[in-house]
This record gives sequence, structure tokens and C-alpha cells, in this order.
Amino acid sequence: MKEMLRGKIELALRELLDAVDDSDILPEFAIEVPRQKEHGDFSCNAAMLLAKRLRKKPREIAEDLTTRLGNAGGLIDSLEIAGPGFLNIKLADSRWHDLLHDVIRAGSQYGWSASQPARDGAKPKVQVEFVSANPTGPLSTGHGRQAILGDCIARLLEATGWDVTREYYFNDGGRQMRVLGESVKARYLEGLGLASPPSKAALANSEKNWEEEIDGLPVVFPKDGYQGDYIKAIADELRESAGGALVEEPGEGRFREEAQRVIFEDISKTLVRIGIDFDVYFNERSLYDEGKLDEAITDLREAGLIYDSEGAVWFKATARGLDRDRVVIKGTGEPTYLMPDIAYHRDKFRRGFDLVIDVQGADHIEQFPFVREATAALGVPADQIELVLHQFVTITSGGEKVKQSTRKATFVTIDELVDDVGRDVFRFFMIERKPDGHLDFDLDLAKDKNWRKNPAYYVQYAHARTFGIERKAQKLGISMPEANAFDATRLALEEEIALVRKLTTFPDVVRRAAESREPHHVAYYLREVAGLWNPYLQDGDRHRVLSDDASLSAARLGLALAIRGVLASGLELLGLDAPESM
RNA sequence: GCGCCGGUAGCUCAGCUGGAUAGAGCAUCAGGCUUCGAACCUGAGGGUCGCAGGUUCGACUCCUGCCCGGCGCACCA
Repeated sequence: MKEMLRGKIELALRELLDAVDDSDILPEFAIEVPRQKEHGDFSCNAAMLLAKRLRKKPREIAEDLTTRLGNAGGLIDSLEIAGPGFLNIKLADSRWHDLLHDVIRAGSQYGWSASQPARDGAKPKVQVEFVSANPTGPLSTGHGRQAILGDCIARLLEATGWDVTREYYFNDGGRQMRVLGESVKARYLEGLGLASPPSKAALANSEKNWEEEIDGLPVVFPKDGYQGDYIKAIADELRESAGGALVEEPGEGRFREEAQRVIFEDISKTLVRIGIDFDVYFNERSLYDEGKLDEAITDLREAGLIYDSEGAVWFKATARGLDRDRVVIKGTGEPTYLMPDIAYHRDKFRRGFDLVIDVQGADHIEQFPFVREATAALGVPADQIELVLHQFVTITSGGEKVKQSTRKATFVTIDELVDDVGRDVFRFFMIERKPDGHLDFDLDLAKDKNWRKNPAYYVQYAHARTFGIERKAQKLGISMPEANAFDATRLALEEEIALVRKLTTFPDVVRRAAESREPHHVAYYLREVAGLWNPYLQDGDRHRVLSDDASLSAARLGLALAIRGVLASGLELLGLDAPESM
């Protein structure tokens, strides 16, 4: 609809410019749905944009445009010039009619369009990398936000014509995992009575007051170790299955492997619970095994971006405009995390992705420019790597922030939250805010089962009600109308027109959410639709969907079908159920 | 100190590549309500868009400076 209108306006503009021998490109004018309904169905700012160029008053240009546009082949009912030179357009009634029918036909995929051009007949390939947590413990709320954000971005990209791969990157070779293994080993020895746990005071006070021995037993728990109860649980299981056979085990490797296995299983279950399915789990280790790390270093060295200093190997980031250089191989011979990251991103492009999106927490901001510059130096176009950064999550309960600490393992896990509120509410709350901003998870509101208050239920209920009405209609012997078998002009009430207008903006919302990587627009939009539909149904005195007036009933049932399609489509994009009853 | 992100109604937050009178939910207040699924509905109050300049026909939106908050600035991931 909007595109057709745009086409007509572009044509008129071209004519107008040709008339003064101006063959430059057309200005990027906007067509939008005005806030005030008095301003018509659409408004256009083209005349104002041309004022300077044509050295004429905007209103005069608008006059000219109006005559050239005419009724635009039956598209337009009336045109008005308003304010500084806005062109306010009222569409012909028949157009609304067509539009509703289009919505119903598209159903739960309304608004999904290939806004991304296909390449050689195939969809462009995009990889979305998210979560990527190392298996050191259960997923926390922060991971939860990232999981839902990444998944929704992936869904939006799929809906707009991309071939999407969801990827999870992890490493099990670093210090983190070593400390994890040591933590489990310590708990294991403690369980056998061969070691003492550190005092509570020592644990609470970070590195201070760490005793070497308590009650005649050595304290082996690492100072920055993982304190969560899940560590003990893993140690207990090992003790049950292997008894004391692992006491002589050198190092922490055996314990680390077991911990990793158990924790990863746990993470996978959590991800399944919240409706997330990765296509690829990428292990850092394969980069070493396949020589990709060495290759990246060699190539960077050839590019003159690697040098040796103070016993370490450095990436010369300053040569590419960054403010300092970074170590990529430590004095110990171990690579820092940066080096595999570089090799990893290069590898992504070798796998043929046209675009790579990294979803990361705000604490990773420092890292990204180095990866981007290094991979750019290796020939990866910088604009094909994108970073979506999200801020942290806080939880509010009873009007107070819930205190969380990663080190002490007192953070709230995804599982705990989902136990409380369920998958759909969890997802909705996690996606409701724009990624840039902090997210305050209102636990009390999330737990509230009242559909009117809890926004997730509010939207789902609006969808379910379309089926409620259908069930009612069936009882009355009224069948649902075919997409093109009702008279949409019967929808003449203010609130009905508001609903239809709202439905028409959905494709714009989807495109914008996809292109900006901001799924929260969809969540807001759904609330707005539900916010029109729920009160409409509530106010049965003014209008009832099912009445003695057959053609009016049919039109309103048609409206219900269109709303059902839009809500189902939006809910799907957010990964929520679209229930038929609640 | 430097970098990134926020600062919009009492609270939590939307606000499109700059557009016409800045919106929603919760909370508050007033009046309704025996329902196509009423723990609901209708309406009202509530704003120096952090502050100060600048660009523009037009600024919550763009630019500069400052203030407040979060995060980051490792041979940790």
C-alpha cells in the first residue's frame, strides 16, 4: 500500500523536477502515518524537502504535486496541504478493503517480506552469534537477555529474507575452565575429608585472610574459585561414582572435563526450555587443531601488524587507528583470548556468510574494535561484521533490586526465573526493552497472572479472544468469512478504523525491527494492537462483533481474522506461543 | 583521566533516516459495570524531554560543552 503510494509520488516528483530541467536524484522523502487522524491516512514531507532546491515555497510545491498526483489511479480519495507544507493523504475506502483482505491472506506470516535482495537466486547468509557462555555455571539473567535478543534478531532476519545460522562459541582451554576444575577438585577432596573448605569470612572477603590449613587439613579451594552449590553437586556425583579413586588424579583435568560435561548439559536444557536452538556449537579448540590460529598470526605478521616485545607477541592495533597495542601471545606461550577471537571471525567469513552479527554484553565493548581491525587487515570487510551490544539486567522484586554477585554465585539463573514466570513471560520481558538500555525485570509484574496487567498475557489473550469469538460464532451457526467475502467498509467506527490503520503499519515495524536489530519494536507494537483490540471487545455495549446484522458481523469477524494474523505473526517473531485459548 | 551506553509523567519505559498538540503500562483520582471470556470499562490529573549553547522552515531526535548513573580501559574470558 505504502509502496504503491510512494511510487506514485515519486512519479509526480520526477515530472515536477523535469519541468525545471532538474535531473538530479529525488530527495528521500518520508511517508508516514500521522499521529493525528485529522491529518489523513498518510502524510508526506516531500514538498518541504524540495523548497530550497526549487527556491519556491513548500506550500506552492505541494499545490503543484497535488494536481500532478490527482487520485493516483484510484488510490487516493483526497489530498490536503497542511501546516508548513505537509501533503495529507486520505486513501480511497476500497483500498482499506483490499488491505484487510491482504492481511487475512498472509495470516501468521503477514509482514514477512524479503527486504533483503537475494544473491544469485539464493538468500544472503547471516550468522548470529550469541550466548557463547563458557560452561562454568548455570546461565544467568544476563545470558538470558542475550539469548532472547539473539534469537529474536535471528527470527526477524529469517522473516526478512535471510538465511540465518545461530551459533554458540565457547572455549574450554582457558584459565576460567582450569579454575572451574580446581574448584570441583577441592570440593571433591573436602567431601572425602581430605581438605578443609575455606572459612566463610575468607570467601566473603575476596582474597584476604585465606588460611592454608583449617583443623589440620589443607585448604585447596582456589581463591577465585567458583563457590556455587552446583560445584559441590558435581563433586558429590564424582564421589558417588568413583569413590576415592580420583584422589591421586594429577591436576584438575579430569574434574574440569566432568564439570564441563555436566554444566553444558544443564545449559542445553535451559536453552531448550526458553525455546532456543543453535545450529552450530563452535569450540575454540578446533581453531588450534586446524592450524587456523597460527595461520592468522602468520598472515598478520606478514601484514606488518605483529611484533615481539617483552617476551610476548603483540598486535599492532595502533597502526590501524586504535589507541593501544594488544598482546596476542603471552610470555608463557599461551595465546590471549583475543587471538582465537580474530581467527574465529576470519573463519566465519570463510564459511561464506555475507554478514556476521555478534550479540554481546556491554562489558565486551573494549574487545570488539580489535577483532574488527584485525579481521579487516585479513581482508574481511569491516561493514560485514556487526556488533549488537546490550546492557545489563537487574531484577526488581517488592520494589527493591535483587542483589546479585557472580563470584559468590548468588545470581538469579534463567531456570529459577522460568520456574517462576514461564517461558513466554520470560521471553517477553527480556525483549521488551531496547538493547542499548538497562533492563529492569519486574518480577512481581512478571509473576502476575492477571492478563490485564501482565503485558505478555495481555497480548496472548488478545490473540486467544479471536478464537473465543470464532467459537461463539460457531455456536450461533455463523461461519468465519473468507478473506475477500466481506464488506470492509462496514467497519466505520472510530475504533475500528484505528485498528485497521494500526494493522497496516505492521510490515514497517517488522522491517525496522529487523534492520535496526531491535526486536523490542515488535513487542511494543503488539501491546498497542492488543491495547486497541481488548478494549474494543470489552465494550460490548457500543458494538458487538456478532449481531443480527449479517454483513456487519461478517466485517467484524473479518477484522478479528486480520488481527489474529498480525498478532500470531508478531508473537512468532518473538518466539511466544499464540494460544487459541488461555 | 579516556571510551561506550543511558538520563523523557510518581515508577518502568516507547518515541521511525529531524516533522504538525511528546505517548504507553503500572500507580493515583473520579464515574461506571450482571459480562461475544469483567480480578473489568470510561475518563481525568500528571512533563523545564538532565543542563547550556549551536545547526534548521522545524530538534526528544543532529553537533559542541557540562552534570548524573551504568559498564569498560589485563600477558582474565
